[in-house]
Amino acid sequence: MHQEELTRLSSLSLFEGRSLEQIDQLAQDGKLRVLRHREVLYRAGDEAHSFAVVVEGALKLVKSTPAGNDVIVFFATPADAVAALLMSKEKSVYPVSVIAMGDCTVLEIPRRTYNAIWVHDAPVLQKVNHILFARFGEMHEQKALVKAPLSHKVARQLVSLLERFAGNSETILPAPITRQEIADSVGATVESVIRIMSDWSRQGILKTSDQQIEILRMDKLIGILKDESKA
Amino acid sequence: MHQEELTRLSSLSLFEGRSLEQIDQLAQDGKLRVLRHREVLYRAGDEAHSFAVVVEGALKLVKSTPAGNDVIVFFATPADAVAALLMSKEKSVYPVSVIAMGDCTVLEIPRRTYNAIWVHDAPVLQKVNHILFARFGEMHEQKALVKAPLSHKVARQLVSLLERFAGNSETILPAPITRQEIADSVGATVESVIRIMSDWSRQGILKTSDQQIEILRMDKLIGILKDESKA
DNA sequence: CGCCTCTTTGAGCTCAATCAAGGTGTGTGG
DNA sequence: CCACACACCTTGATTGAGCTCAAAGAGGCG
Repeated sequence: MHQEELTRLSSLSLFEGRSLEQIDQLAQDGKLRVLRHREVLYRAGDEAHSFAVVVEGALKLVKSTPAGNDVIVFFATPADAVAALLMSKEKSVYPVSVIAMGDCTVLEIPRRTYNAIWVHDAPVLQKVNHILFARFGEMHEQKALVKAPLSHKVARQLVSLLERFAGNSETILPAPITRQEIADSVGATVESVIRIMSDWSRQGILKTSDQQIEILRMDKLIGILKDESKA
Repeated sequence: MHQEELTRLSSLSLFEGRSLEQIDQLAQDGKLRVLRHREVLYRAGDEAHSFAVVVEGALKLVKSTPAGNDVIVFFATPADAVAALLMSKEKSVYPVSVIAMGDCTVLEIPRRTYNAIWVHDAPVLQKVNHILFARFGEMHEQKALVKAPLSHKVARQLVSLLERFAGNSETILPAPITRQEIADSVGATVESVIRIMSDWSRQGILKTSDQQIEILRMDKLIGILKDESKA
């Protein structure tokens, strides 16, 4: 792998404190792959030969339901690992499809590297654990809102995405995200999500052009989240 | 740790293929702890000094919502590990409460053993990965039903619990589970769950006495799950 | 016997789903 | 350059599954 690529990887929290040589080892036979908007990285049901680490951009993990709708199980943002847990199982298949949202760069690493190198590298496993832990946390947070009104769910999703993506100074979601995707991730219909977000647009809480969502009044969104009252 | 205890542990899939000495190592400074019904193993917010492996019985992982209700995030059954992911983080706190459902035996292991032994033991980490993977799968399955009628969610929960608990010959859920708990796990109200399950009782699909739920017609429950039609 | 936990049933209401229609912007090929 | 497809957003009217509220029965236990 090229020097410049390695340098790029070294900024990921996953490889924090590692020398370029060590990163080269961990990324053995891996490659940086650039995905275009809506390009499929992994298809649910396919045999899992590799896993990936998000370097830039965002991915959605999608599960389709028997009833024909899609459910977005998780949004992967930079430094997230996808499909890592599958690597230690023989003959496993991807349980969800992984699709790029906007242009996106991932480091794709073959299963054998995982089993040869990663499994024996305690520090990197620890980092992977952090990632998985965060993912559980995210899912739990979401689950805790089942009973809450839809507006809370949407607000939480937007806040969480913005926090994970950008530092905390940024106010524009750096990946294109449609209302349909928001709906699929919170378990609602497009129409309902639109009604809520249109309201917020009118109130000047957020603004969207194309599929760039800009949050103007983060404080108000957070207010909606804590408020027991109305949306 | 006593010989007999070790033998008991050796039947867990987590320790499959391990010698008693190896298990003794992995369980260093750990202890088998017997919990009574509703006893709290870990309380959300407490500092995490240990993790646990379920040996017998069942536990619920509960998160309480700002709105005052509880959400059951996961049911842990024998061979499941809880709080393992927290061990590698310094000064972490339990993100959910862990409470026994019925009498329950767990192997409680201090964080230091995890960091001294488990982290460097590839086979056991692999097993832990399998457990985590199954847990993600379970949560994804559940999330895939957001749009489905409540009866589907309840049916899925019951089927899943029965499958995980007992082999496949058993028809009685071996842990006491209340309608409230089912409601909290699928994100509904007790009343709604009761209406659905009472219906099923009348139809002879299941039977409950005390808090023992016996499933008489598993086929019908599975039918409800696949059926696009009514409950 | 009073207290507790759990289950049950009924009546009314509400939030979000569904259905239906139309609008906008972009790409593309005749 | 027009027409047509496609992907996404928007709005309105109607409806129903499940929530809320209220009240009560059933078993266990100190």
